[in-house]
Amino acid sequence: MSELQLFDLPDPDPPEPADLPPLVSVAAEVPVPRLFTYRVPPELEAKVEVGVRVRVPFHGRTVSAFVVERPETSEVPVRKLKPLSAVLDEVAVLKPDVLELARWAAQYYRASLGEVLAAAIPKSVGGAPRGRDPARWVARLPGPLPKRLGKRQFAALEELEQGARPYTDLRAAGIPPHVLARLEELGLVTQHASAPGDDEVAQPPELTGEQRLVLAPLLKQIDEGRSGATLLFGVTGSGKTEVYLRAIERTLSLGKGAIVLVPEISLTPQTLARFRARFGETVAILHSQQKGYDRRKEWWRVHQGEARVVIGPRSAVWSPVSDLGLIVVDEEHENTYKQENNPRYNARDLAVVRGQQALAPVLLGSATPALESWRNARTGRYRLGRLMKRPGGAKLPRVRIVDMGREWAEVKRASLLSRLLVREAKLSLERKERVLLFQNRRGYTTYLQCKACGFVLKCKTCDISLTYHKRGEVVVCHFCDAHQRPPQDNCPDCLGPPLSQRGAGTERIEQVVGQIFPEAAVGRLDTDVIRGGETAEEVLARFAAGELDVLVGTQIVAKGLHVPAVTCVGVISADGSLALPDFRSSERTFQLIAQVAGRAGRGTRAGVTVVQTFTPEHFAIKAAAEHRYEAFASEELVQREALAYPPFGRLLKVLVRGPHEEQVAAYAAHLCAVLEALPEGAVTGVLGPAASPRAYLANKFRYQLLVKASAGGVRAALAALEAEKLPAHVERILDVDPFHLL
DNA sequence: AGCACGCCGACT
DNA sequence: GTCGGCGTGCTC
Repeated sequence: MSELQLFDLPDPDPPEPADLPPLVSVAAEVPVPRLFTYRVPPELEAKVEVGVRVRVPFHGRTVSAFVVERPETSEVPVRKLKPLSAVLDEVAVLKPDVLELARWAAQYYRASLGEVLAAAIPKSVGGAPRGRDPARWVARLPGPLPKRLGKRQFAALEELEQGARPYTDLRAAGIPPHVLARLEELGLVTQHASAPGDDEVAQPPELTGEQRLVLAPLLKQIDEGRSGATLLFGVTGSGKTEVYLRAIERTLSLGKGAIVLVPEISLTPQTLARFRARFGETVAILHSQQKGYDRRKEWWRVHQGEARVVIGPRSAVWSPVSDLGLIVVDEEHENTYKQENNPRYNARDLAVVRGQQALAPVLLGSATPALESWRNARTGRYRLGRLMKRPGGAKLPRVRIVDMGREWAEVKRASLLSRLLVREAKLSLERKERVLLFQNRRGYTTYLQCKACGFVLKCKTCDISLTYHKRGEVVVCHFCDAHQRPPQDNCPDCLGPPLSQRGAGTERIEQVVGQIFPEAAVGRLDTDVIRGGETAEEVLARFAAGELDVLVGTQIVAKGLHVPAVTCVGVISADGSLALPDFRSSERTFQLIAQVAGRAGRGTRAGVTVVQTFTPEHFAIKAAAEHRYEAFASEELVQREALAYPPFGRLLKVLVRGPHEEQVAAYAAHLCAVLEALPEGAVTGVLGPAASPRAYLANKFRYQLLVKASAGGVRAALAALEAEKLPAHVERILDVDPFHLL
């Protein structure tokens, strides 16, 4: 036998297990709660590692996935495994601790790991950081000039003689990027992400006694790297932010990083400026609106450890901060921390979990803590820190309640603004101070109703009442945003009299205020205004600058607005949020009044807040008027306990939806029976099935169940529900720890 | 989710 | 005879 022949013969002893082909387990971005194993083709082996994103063939298409494991073996015969199509990242975008948190979240909130990871890593993070910051500055570095310099290189240096210049200026002066890049290589210039001088650290203010008291144990905890949450209960304007800043300062001094979660709405330039002033370049901002270049740049600055403090909304809980030493959750009670679509996680709760995993303290701040957090603090699961005084001795605003039922009886008509509110507003305006009016409904009137038959004009697909907008003469569904012409003459139902306008939105309030105070400049701030092109910041800036005397707005003005000249705040109707069929409605009402009242009198002058209501005796309204959170909380906790609502137990919301009402209703009833058949004790109660408050939405019928249970009971319920096969044309959506019950 | 595979009616 | 409707079930 010749050697040649030997070569051509098939290997008589195939090396099956000897050198297994390299494998990866991936979490694909599909709602399938399993991992899938793929072969790694030789040319991709060098590029693949745990934490990179890949493209994989998946049932006839190609999907994105995250490599989460490197298994040695596979249950499926290796021959049958498909190969990876491509590796998308040059370095792992997923760090081990973020992966661990994602695994926990996927399990807890019942989403696939791939879906969680897709929510954790922004899409725009595509590839390693490429390009340069278009807003960067270029500065000349000291040192001798080399002998040979290009003409354009010389011109560039000349431009920089007078000091640092923005990059865009230099481009405008005809200096191309490659020239600057070459000069940077030669060590002649430096390129900076922002104007030089930004890093200069502001002088921190003196701490109050309360702040010191809160900080002492926290700083110790940071030093020791112990996990554990602290609830920082502080009235508005009591200096919570300064506590955050000091804690972050200490974290940074230990070489560790920090995450600061803020509600989307308070991600304002002022907030950011404060952090930037203190920590300079090491602060990164992860906005959800910022996209493409900015997002990618900031994200990678964090990933590479260049930025050590991250500020962002909900999704910032996933920030790739290495060596995490602290997590701050500002306004921890805010519902925006709960994601309303899959994966339905709560960033505040994930922050606590991440803190535990990273051995990092978690600081939850609020003037009106969520009752869950409050109870955790009372039972000792969290430490409680209090800030009850405003630095500089600023007084909390007086809050006066107006009984609108009595008001109407006395003035003998249905007025929108009570005499007291008009009087207080007038006083403020006469002193050249500002007035803020709050109404949580936009539009002109909230609904159109027939006086004869009671017919209310509703959206055909959403079944909620349509709001009339005077501007543009349209009626709008505030849920699906469908616009239509209002019926001009007779009631479309009984052909009786024309529909009359009921309820008042911001548009109407704005008009009424203009009539009462013809001299005043009245402005409005709600999503309609923002959609009209003006940003919230612009309107608020005009208000702060005194261009507007009165500002009428929705939620947007209730939060984060800091205009010291506001001395009169009016809540047009405190009842709207109380009437909702939701166990949190009292809590929400309390928070709302407290928030709005916090907008008054933040300057030297004491402010007054007028709360108009038809239920002046309600404990949430009374307690809020007296700034008595603790009194409210104890009363509310009694009610929650009586009904086994959180924090005395957990909730699970089960939404069933589909195009055929009978099928949806039948399946919801079936699930209810399944839950009721569970062993005694696991589940405290099942509410429903009931047609969801938005029973018919986007051409689908919706029924829902609400399960009350212990933490273990929720797990048992989930297991039982997931074991139930889904019939055709029916969807089942599970929401663990739901916020809105609607 | 999204796609394949399968089983039924109506078309050149 | 095939084209295409939706109904199930699976995806390395």
